[in-house]
Amino acid sequence: MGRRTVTMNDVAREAGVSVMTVSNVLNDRSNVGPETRQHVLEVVDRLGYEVNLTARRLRSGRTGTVGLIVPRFDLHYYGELASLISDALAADRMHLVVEQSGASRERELSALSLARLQQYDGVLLSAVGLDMADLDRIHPDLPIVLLGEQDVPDRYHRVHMRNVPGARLATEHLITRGARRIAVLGGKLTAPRQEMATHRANGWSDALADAGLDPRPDLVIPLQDYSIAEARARITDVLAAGLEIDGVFAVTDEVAIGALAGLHDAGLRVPDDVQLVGFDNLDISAHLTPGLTTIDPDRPTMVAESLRLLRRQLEDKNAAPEHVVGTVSLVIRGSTRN
Amino acid sequence: MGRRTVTMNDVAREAGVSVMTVSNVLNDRSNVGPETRQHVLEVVDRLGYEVNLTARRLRSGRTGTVGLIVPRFDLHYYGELASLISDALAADRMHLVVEQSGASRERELSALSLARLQQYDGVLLSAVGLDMADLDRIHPDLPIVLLGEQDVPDRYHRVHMRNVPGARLATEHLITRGARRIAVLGGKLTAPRQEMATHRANGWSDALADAGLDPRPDLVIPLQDYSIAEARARITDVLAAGLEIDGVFAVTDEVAIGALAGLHDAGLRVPDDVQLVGFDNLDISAHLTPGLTTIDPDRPTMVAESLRLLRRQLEDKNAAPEHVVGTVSLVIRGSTRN
DNA sequence: TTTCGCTAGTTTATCGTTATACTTTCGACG
DNA sequence: CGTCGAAAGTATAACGATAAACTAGCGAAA
Repeated sequence: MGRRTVTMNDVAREAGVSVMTVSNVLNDRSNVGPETRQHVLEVVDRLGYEVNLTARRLRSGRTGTVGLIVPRFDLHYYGELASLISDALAADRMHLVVEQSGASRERELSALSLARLQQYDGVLLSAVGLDMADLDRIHPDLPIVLLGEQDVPDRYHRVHMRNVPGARLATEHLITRGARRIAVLGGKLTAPRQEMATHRANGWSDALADAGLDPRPDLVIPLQDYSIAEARARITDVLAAGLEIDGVFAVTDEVAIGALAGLHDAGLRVPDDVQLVGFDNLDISAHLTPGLTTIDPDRPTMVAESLRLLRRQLEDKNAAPEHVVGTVSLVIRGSTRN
Repeated sequence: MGRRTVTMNDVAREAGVSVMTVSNVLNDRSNVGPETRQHVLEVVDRLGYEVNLTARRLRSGRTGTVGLIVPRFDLHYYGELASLISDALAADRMHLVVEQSGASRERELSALSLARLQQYDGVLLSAVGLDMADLDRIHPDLPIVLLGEQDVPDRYHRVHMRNVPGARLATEHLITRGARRIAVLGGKLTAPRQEMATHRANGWSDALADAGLDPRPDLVIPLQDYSIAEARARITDVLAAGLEIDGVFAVTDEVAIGALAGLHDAGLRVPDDVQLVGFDNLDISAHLTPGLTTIDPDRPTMVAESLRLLRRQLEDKNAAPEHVVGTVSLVIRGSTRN
């Protein structure tokens, strides 16, 4: 109890060599003889020494840690994203830590502070709420890849999905299957700036217009936090208010799950009375009843691309920014008709 | 581009004071005059200085960061847990970072290495896979609270839920509502060591025995990773193999979601043909069709208690270990009959 | 024999903060 | 008038590692 942490100095003294030699052994540098190396490793093992990453980082910069900043831990999308990234990074002998930015403006700024971000070798930023000014503040010499929907200046490395075409695909599918009064749940036609909700509403609107249908404003049902509970409550509201619909494009699968519950509450059958399409293709979406027809953003490819951009920056600080756009595809399940 | 990061030294030089005075200003220490403080703050602002947390940590130890280690990012339970903890910590002006331990033995050891854990002021450890030997290695003077099911030595601060009574409650409810052939999906009767799956299977077994029912081994359906997909596949298997059941106690809600899908695949109606109870009371569980009857572990209280134990250790390194057990309650929804 | 280069190390100077101890100034008090 | 104490600030030495430059010893080439 209370025994002091073992430092490299302790190991050096015990092994009868200099600290530098211990460091050389542990970092597999070449200027150490085989018996010395062996001996040092034994002492390290005996004393239970482990390197102090804080000290290493202060001196050498590198830490082997990548940060992922997400708006919320409890949105399934980000959990799945984090899992994929974590697995992919492990192959590079790096590891991932995840931080949440989204609860409030204050906490978002704190999560994005240079002080915090500097602790990572690189950062994957999936913070929806930040705007240009925020981004400009974190201008530092730190490899960053932006994941998401925001329109950001070209100097940022960035990976995002094809929101508008995806939403269009979803809506066209609903139209093809016979829906005519299609609401967009979680969509926004106007907003202070372009974001996921506006892009997806635009795709919806485009598809309707192309089919000669009217993208009426009352079919656009905005949401605040895109939670299941909120989606369920809002769709219940609009149905109670007399909105007549035979199709719903939910801007995320999570929202679609809420819609499914709300439609059921209202005695409407999916897909018989109302057809439903989501966006994200979460793991759970295949296992709902009915299975959720949705847009698959090809997360594995997006993750691979993000990490490629990150590695490029790690290798070359001045790598030219790249802007990668993922592909989307339609996954048809039981929530739309044949 | 490429401009060097601003350090405290730069601020000091620019403001015409010593670094120590800058440090004193930024840490609100009392030995600085009002005009000096004002001036330093102006310079800090003008240069865009932010403290280097790595250096601060190396020197002073404290960082304001708490680590949460979870087995997987993509299990909903941990996402919800992380969200709750993150919010609760924000009130203490600390923040949370989450790491994943579970993908492989190797990665678990790496996540639990002293080197990594030392970077935090304190650690909340929800790693299911670790055993005594692993725990003994991370003996350091680091505040740790274990969350979960493992039986661990008394010297650890620990918060866990009442697994056996919870499982018993779930199973008794099924029996009360008329189920007689009740499977436990994800349960294990024997395992190398006590864990969530064995505890919950024990509660199931106890309830059956009390009711004069036979906890037959073929009613125990073990799982590997407790994913929705795996649960769905396994229940499909056992039904295809001819297992006759009229109730399922799923060891987690996530497993229950898979069970719901698998039962539906097999043409069985929930709750008419088979009743279903889960465990965890995830946010999503209220929004399934039918709503999932489940055991609520009172996560907010568990989180509050965990943080209390952590704070105690932060304040007093030698605080006596405490062992807190949460309460469970039954939440009745549509997946069981009236 | 001298010189060169290689191996196996060591020494020294940091990385950017903060803890500690120290100095200076100045007013108050006996 | 001397001293004591508080206020405001500075100087120095860490925290634990690594980068960079340096040294000692030795065999081979010139």
